[in-house]
Amino acid sequence: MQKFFQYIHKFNPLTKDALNAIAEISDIIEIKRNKDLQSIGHTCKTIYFINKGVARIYYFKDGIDITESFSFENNIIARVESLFTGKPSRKAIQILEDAEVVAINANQLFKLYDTFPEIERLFRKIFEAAYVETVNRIEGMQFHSAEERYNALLNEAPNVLMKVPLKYVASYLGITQVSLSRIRGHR
Amino acid sequence: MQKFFQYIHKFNPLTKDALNAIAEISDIIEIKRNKDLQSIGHTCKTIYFINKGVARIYYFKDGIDITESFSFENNIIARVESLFTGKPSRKAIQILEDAEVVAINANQLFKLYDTFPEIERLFRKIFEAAYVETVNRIEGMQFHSAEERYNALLNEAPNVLMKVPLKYVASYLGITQVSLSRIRGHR
DNA sequence: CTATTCTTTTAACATAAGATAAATAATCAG
DNA sequence: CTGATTATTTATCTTATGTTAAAAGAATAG
Repeated sequence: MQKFFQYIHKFNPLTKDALNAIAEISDIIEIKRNKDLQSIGHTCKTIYFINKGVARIYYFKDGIDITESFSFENNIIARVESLFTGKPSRKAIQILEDAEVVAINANQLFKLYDTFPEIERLFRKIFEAAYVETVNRIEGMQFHSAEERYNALLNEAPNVLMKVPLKYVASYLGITQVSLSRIRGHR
Repeated sequence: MQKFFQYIHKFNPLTKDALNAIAEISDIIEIKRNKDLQSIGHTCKTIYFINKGVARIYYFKDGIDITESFSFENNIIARVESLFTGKPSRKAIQILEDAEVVAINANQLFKLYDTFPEIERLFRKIFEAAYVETVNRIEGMQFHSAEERYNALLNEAPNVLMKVPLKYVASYLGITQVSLSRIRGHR
């Protein structure tokens, strides 16, 4: 839990009690690459922190695999469109590189919010930051060419391109794999 | 404040005290169409609730006006990428239809979070819901044609197309006004 | 009501990206 | 190590959308 606690500390330092309460509702899970950590159709009841490894959220549109997002070491991953609505998720979480994750039971976490406002505040801040990232991503998608989006990703998150199969990156950028390959050829 | 209180009630009912505390840090503002409610370059320190009217968030990319989002009666609007980071916003809020809004002082609101956990919870839930909408919008932009996006908007939010000049809708959809007009002609 | 300005449509042409297929290249299981 | 699978690139052709310019239509101020 060490890394996770450090991550927490940056967002909103917690008391010992609060940290212990979180530890009690969390499990450490090891999972191999290409496995689904969470599968399509189930309601999201877990928030994950990635101690080690790489993961993505994906779904199918017209039978085609589309990557919604990537998450790396030292970050949170959750299917928020299910977590915050209680509806079943059409998305899955897949591990792309052998991982160790902290799995936090969301229902129990939400109960902790009542006794530990500081925990509620922590996760408020975590998801506010994630929200901001998502808003920025919309901006990136609105009026940038595929090539601009690729180059931006190359700058902002080169590790995505180092660690993730290109076919997953292509759909993340909103283009086909063939287009991505063509764009990469332009250099 | 009546409408705003009703809106609050749906998310997270508050005690009288909490409602009063919010009322104390809020102003009611009337503003005419085409005016900027907030301008580019300033750090966002206000969260708005729209009692009446229509607004949009916009910014410029390469000198071109791009609509990030629309907000209508009975909804919150804020430039979260500034509000939650404290950085100046590159975006503005413009009124598209004569409006009456509740302006909530964000700094004072954040202070209220300390004394009223229920208020913190309220806004946590409000922004969680907004976050979910944004995630869903990414999905819409990833692998839908401009025409699909237009038709989806026509279904989900026909009022956007009724009340908003098409030039603003086009950039919201991520296409040029000329393309939007062409798509509309296809029927 | 009219002139002016702003908005939307139409047209012609250019280009980026999609679709399909096939060829390499890389990875993996046995 | 080798064959089989999976990932990536390359090529060709098609199509959707961008760009620019101009025309038509709607809104607004005086």
